[in-house]
Amino acid sequence: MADTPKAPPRRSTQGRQKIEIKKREKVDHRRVTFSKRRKGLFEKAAELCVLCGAKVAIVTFSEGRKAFCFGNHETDAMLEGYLNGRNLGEIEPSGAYVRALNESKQLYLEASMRLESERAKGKCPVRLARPEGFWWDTPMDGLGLEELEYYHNALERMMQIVQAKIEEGSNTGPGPAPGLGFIGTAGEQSLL
Amino acid sequence: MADTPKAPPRRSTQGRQKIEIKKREKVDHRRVTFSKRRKGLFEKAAELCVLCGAKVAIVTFSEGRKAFCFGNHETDAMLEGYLNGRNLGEIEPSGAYVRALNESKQLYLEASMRLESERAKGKCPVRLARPEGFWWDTPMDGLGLEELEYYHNALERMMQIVQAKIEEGSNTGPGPAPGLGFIGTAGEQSLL
DNA sequence: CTACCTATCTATAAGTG
DNA sequence: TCACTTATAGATAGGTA
Repeated sequence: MADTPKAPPRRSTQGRQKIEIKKREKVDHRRVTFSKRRKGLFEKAAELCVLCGAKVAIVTFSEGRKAFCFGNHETDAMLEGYLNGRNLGEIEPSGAYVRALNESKQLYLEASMRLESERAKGKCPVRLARPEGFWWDTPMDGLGLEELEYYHNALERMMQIVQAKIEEGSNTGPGPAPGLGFIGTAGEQSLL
Repeated sequence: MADTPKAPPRRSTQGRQKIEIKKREKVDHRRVTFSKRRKGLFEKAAELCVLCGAKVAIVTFSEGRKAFCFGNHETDAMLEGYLNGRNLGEIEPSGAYVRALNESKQLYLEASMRLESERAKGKCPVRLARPEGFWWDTPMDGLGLEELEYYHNALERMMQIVQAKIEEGSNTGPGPAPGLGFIGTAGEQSLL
C-alpha cells in the first residue's frame, strides 16, 4: 500500500529494532551499545546479588581498552578471606560487617529506585553519586598500567579461590596478599 | 468484571509478575531465580562480547557455595598477556588465533540461535552440548573436589596454550589452533 | 536442577539534545 | 559521553513436567 493522503504519523522513533548478534559494523554503534549494555549487565548483576544473596564479580574490557569492574564488598570480603587463608569454607555471611553491607546494599537499591521514580516525575534534581564504595564500576584507563596490573592481580587471586577450594580442609592457605583494597582507590578518572 | 457464565478463560499462568528487588524470602525461589538469572546474565555477557568486541569475565557464587564462571578465550588471552608483562598495549586482536576465536564465537552464537529457532518449532531433538570450549560456564561444586581440580587444570592448561600461541607469534600461521578446545574435553558433568 | 509455557515486565536500538 | 524518548524485542515469574 502506498502512503495515505493523510498526514503520515511520522513516529519520532521507530522504537527498538531487532539486531543480529554479530559484531556491530560501526564503531559508533559499538560504543553506544557497549555503554548501554554494560550498564544493563551490571544492573542485572546487582539484582542477582540482592535477590539471591549471590556474590558476583564482573570485569569487562571495551574495545577501546577501558576496563570496568563490578562487584560488591561481599565479594571483596570473600576474596580477602581466601587470600588470607581463612574462611575457606566460609562464603556465607560471616560477621557483622557483612550484615551491614547487606543492609547498605538493600538501602542503595531502594534509594536508587526511589530516586528513579522521583526523577520520572521530574521532581528530583539530584543524582545518585557513587554509592559510597558499594558497587565498583570503575573505569580504568588503558594507559594506567599500574592499575591494570592491580586489576590483574585481583583476578588472579580469584583464581586462587579455586585452588583454595581444592586444598580446602587441609591447608591454612598460601601467602597473605598485600593490598587487597582492590580497585576503587581514587577511581573516577574521566575516560574517553 | 466478574467471570462470565461462559467458559472462564482460565489462563494457564499469570505471566511474569513484578517483584521487588530484595532478597527473596523462600529458599526455593532464590534458587530458581539464581538459576534463571545467572543464565540470563551470561547470555547478556556473551552478546556484549560479540556485539561490541568486548572482553568479559564473570564469577558468581551462589548462596549454596557453587561457583560459576563466564569468560572467553579473548579474555583469557588478554589476561595472560598482562600476566607476562607483554602486550601491554595490545588488547586489540593481535593475531590469527584471535581471529579464529572470533569466528568460532560468531559461529557458536549463530548455531545457538539457529538451534533455538528450530527447537521453537519443535523440530529439533538435538541439544547444543557444551559449546566446545568456547564459553566456560562450569559450575564448581564445593563437594566435588575432582571436578574442581578438573576445572582448574583445564583453565591452567588453556592459559598455557594461549601463552604458547602468543610466544609462537608468527610461527604456525592462521591454522585452527590445535589445543584450543580447552574445557570441552569431557565436560558435561551433571552438577547438583 | 532443567526445560517449557504464557503473560507481563523490562531492556534497549534509534533518534534527539 | 550521558540523558531522555518511543516502540519494540527480549527477559523472566510463576507454574508445570
